[in-house]
Amino acid sequence: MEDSNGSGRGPTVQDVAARAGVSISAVSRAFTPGASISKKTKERVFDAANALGYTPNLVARSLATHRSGIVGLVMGDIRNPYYPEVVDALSRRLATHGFRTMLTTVWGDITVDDVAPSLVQSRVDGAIIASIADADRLGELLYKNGAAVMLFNRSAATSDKLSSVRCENVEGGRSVANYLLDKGFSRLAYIAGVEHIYTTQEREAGFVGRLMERGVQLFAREHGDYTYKGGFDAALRLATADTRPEAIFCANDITAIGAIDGVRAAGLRVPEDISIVGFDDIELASWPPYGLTTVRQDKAALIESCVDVLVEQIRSGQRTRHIQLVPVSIVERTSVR
Amino acid sequence: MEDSNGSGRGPTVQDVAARAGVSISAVSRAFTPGASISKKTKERVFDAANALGYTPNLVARSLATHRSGIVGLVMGDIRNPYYPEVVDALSRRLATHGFRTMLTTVWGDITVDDVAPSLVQSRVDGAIIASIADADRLGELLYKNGAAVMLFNRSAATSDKLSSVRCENVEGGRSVANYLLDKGFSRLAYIAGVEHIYTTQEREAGFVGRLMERGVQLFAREHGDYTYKGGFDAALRLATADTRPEAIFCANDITAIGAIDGVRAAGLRVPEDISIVGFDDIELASWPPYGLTTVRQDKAALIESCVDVLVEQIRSGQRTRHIQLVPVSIVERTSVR
DNA sequence: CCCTGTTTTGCAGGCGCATGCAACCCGAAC
DNA sequence: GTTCGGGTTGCATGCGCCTGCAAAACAGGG
Repeated sequence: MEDSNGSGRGPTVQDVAARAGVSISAVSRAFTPGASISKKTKERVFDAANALGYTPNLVARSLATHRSGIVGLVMGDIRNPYYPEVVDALSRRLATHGFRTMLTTVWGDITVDDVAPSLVQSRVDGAIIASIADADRLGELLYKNGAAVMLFNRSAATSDKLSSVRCENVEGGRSVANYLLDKGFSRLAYIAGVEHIYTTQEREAGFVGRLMERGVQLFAREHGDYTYKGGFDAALRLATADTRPEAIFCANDITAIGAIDGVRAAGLRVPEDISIVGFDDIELASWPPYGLTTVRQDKAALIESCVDVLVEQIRSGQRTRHIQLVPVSIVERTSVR
Repeated sequence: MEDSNGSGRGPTVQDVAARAGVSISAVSRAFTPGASISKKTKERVFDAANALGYTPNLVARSLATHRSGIVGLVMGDIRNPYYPEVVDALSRRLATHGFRTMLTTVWGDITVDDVAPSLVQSRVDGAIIASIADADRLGELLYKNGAAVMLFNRSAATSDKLSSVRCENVEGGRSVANYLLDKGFSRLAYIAGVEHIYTTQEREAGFVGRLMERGVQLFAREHGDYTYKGGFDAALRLATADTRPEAIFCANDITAIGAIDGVRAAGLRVPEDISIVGFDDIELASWPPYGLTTVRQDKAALIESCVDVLVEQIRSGQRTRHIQLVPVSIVERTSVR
């Protein structure tokens, strides 16, 4: 690997072309899979490139091709243990398709309006938007700017163009209602997540809807913030009320875990005094102190389908709406009597 | 916001310039903070830009300025609960400085060699490299390619150029040794993390080194993989051995949490039968079932300093080595007798 | 060897923006 | 009114690469 060309910056197609004794186009084509170029010149180009330590400049390529090769990953609070795995898997799968991941988190005092400009100006080819406030609005904006958009684990409420993959949230809520009712419980509570977020709404709708169908009313409702502490505090309130629920359905697992500890902090036992059900089946759910009975979703399928559809839309330029639902199932552990 | 110019793509400086009746340079300068332009024309440009829905194209800007405005964030296994918060905070702080975050994870069957090309070809301005194998090699490579590099919570072992921020890992290990010895324990074990990773080595070195200084030998050593399950299994082995340790120091918190459950799974109690100490002070450490006594590091200081130094190096172009250590302290909970 | 059809090649222009330079404008000082 | 200087402006060129087009090279077939 020789050194530079005096410009101070790295070698470019020009340098490689000169050294290989070919035109600039040849170099370009050598690095473009499927381009029209003979094996022989391709090798000469590669040799020269190696000798010079040349690496294609993706910025320049992006400008010329109008494809940045970047996908924006817009997440909510990734401290929720459900997400790190998702982020990891999404970015890896994107990478296998040749896309790079630009990560952004939207929660707390950072809103969609804070991050949108960066996404738009970066000219991302696509975006995966997970559980955040105003997901639809951001999605629409990017869509309008030509990006392919996938909503992850939520569906567009106010838009009829955005594609999405999600699990059967409503059905999950319904199963839990059935499950709990069949166990003979009648005082059932729900601990919600962040109110404006899609998943908690659907899960609640399914849960409460099914309860009604079977003639029972929701006994109590708390909000849990989608955090451990939120679940903890909510459960504490429920557990120390005059009459307490027999079972609590939590909008997600981390809330449920907090709820278990909250119930215990109130001096009660899980499941003897209060049963608890979560949603997601994160790893923690299976840890001995918790043994959380919860709704499992096929995370792998969700992720796979999400990036595959996105990539396909980017490649083809088509933006036909694509909505995918993956089934859920209850996994029983020890948190329900 | 009127619509396009027929080209199918979004409006460019040209369109804005035409509409505002100024030159292209004027438009460019209007969007360049600190550029030489009068207030009046700036306003005219902005008006035209708004009317057209113009947004600067960062790809083109990057090409022209030779600055991508992107920082690569290279993480290990972010499913370790220590990291999500770090990722979130780093990317947000980078954003406040005007940098976008390109996330990559390196662990399992993805190695540094798999991700390096993407980082280099993307022409990232800088990179933050956390706990991964071959961090030094990746760092050197990017450094050689002109990027500013910060090692996060590790120091360069084989390089004398790379900057880093980390906590006092050795000192932390030493404190734990002192703490446990002072409690009167003598059979002490260490559960290591992923062997080739820096933090576990330093923590062990400090721990074992101090033990030796005080005349006691490490009673047992296991490896825990830096995961819950790794800690669980390791502790199970230790707890079911013929003679078992009185206390176990784990390379990080998630391992320690696993170890607590592992000890319990062996039918023993924590801390009555075996005491356990972790390292990191993640949120889980404070949950009631665990109450993990652990070494706290000032994560916020680490993060702040990491991106500030990085940004400064990018801005100035200087690459003087900068090594920062942040102190640690033991927080006592209930996992030690 | 000529002709035709198929690669392969190079040229030139373009992607959207930044910036050095020289021309320009304007107000202030003389 | 003239001169001077600083702030503005536009021009032209370049960033590194892609790609449509036409010319060139090649491979067969007759």
